[in-house]
Amino acid sequence: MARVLLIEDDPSVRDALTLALKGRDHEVESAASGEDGLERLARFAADVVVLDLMLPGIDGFEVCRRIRAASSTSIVMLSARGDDFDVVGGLEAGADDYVVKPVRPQVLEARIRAVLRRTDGVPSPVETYGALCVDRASLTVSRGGRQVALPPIELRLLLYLSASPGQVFSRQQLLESVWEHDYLGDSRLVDACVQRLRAKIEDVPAEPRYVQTVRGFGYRFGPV
Amino acid sequence: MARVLLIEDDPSVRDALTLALKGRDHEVESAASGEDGLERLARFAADVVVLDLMLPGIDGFEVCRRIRAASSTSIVMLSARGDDFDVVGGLEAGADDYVVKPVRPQVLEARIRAVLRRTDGVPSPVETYGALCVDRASLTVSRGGRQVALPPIELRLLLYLSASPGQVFSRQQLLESVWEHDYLGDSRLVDACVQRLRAKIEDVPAEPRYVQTVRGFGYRFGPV
DNA sequence: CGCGCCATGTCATGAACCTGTAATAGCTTC
DNA sequence: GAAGCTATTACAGGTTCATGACATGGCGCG
Repeated sequence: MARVLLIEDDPSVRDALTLALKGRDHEVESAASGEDGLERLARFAADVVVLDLMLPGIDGFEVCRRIRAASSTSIVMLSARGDDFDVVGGLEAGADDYVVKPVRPQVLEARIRAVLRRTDGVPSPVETYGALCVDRASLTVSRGGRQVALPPIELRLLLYLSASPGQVFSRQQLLESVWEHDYLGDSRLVDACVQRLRAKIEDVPAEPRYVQTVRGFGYRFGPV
Repeated sequence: MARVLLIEDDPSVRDALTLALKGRDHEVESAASGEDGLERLARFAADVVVLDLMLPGIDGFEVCRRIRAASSTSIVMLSARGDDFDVVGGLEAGADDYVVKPVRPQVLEARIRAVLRRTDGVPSPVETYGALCVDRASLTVSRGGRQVALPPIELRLLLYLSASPGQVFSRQQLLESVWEHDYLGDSRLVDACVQRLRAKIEDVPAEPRYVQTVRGFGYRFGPV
């Protein structure tokens, strides 16, 4: 149903919630600390982050702020009973909802659903390829949950290539389709654009995973 | 899911929406005129009425008033481009929501759900996006609790964009849907209107949070 | 009937940002 | 090692958009 990243240091709570959410068809990834969570979020394109407030190392509020700084992923905060629970602080940090522990799994799940309903009232055609997420409605691209800003021509190129994963396109085809040029001249234009795109979406631009070179022919997207 | 009565005279729109709603597990009854609609409503216990404004015979506003006089069925109004956009009329007639045509089926369905949620669950009086509240029934907009007066065209633009949060619309699409224009000329008209809208609803118009520019493509609402 | 306000469309300006090109370096294949 | 192909980088011209001023035209009100 949804991709959930659970950041919670107590192993028993973590395991219980993970099991419960998985039992309801969510994909769950979990982390035991804020640092670990932020790192995982960079790879796991979560729809929503369930975030405990009391964490070893950097605390929940700070994690929340850092997530917000980087992406618009929804955040549900978990506060343990007895924590100094500051609604204003939570709001300012940018959480979308709060749940007080002990939390029954079905309650948490209902909150997650509510948050997701709110943020994507209209389901958009989102395609995920590994850690890369391409949203064709909002024309946004994110890599590991972090939004990547792409200039128009690079975005068009990515949209075009990713619409047919695995298919090889010649430079000429791309010039005609993506650029709408008719000229038949030799041009390294496509190459340059591919480079700039790779620099933004690939983890290791030198070993491209998404936009691959097919020597002598052109480029293709994936296969991932 | 819900019982929907669709009152719409254009057969192609009627069929398209009927199919789409049935595909999403709603029971749909349709009528081609106001009279027919009122008659069917008397037999078909609809949860919600989707009502076109421009109808042969008695018009949408009048149908709306008659439905309101007799029952509390929810009403979602549909206004075609070129319809006389009458804020006062919409207010007085008592619709629960207001959608500008052309409408994508999933948007209509989302709005139907929203209306039903509102009426049979926890009352959720307005749609809230961050500090911005858009009341699609009374056609009022408030920002941080303070009401904002918007001229018709700006209100219409906001309603159209916010009906599909995240979706990017080209200037051409907006000219066709929100304005009555069919011409294909280059025009900065949309820009100017967006500009004026931003000045009224954005906290920092230079860093828009609600109506965002997608360079090379157009504009979108949020995602917040 | 005339006045003035407001909504809307058009235009000029400037800034920020793309993007095509070219030059160079690196890699593959034979 | 040479030829052919691709990666990488820098830069200047060009495009796109924000902004604000101005023109127009409708509408209500005096």
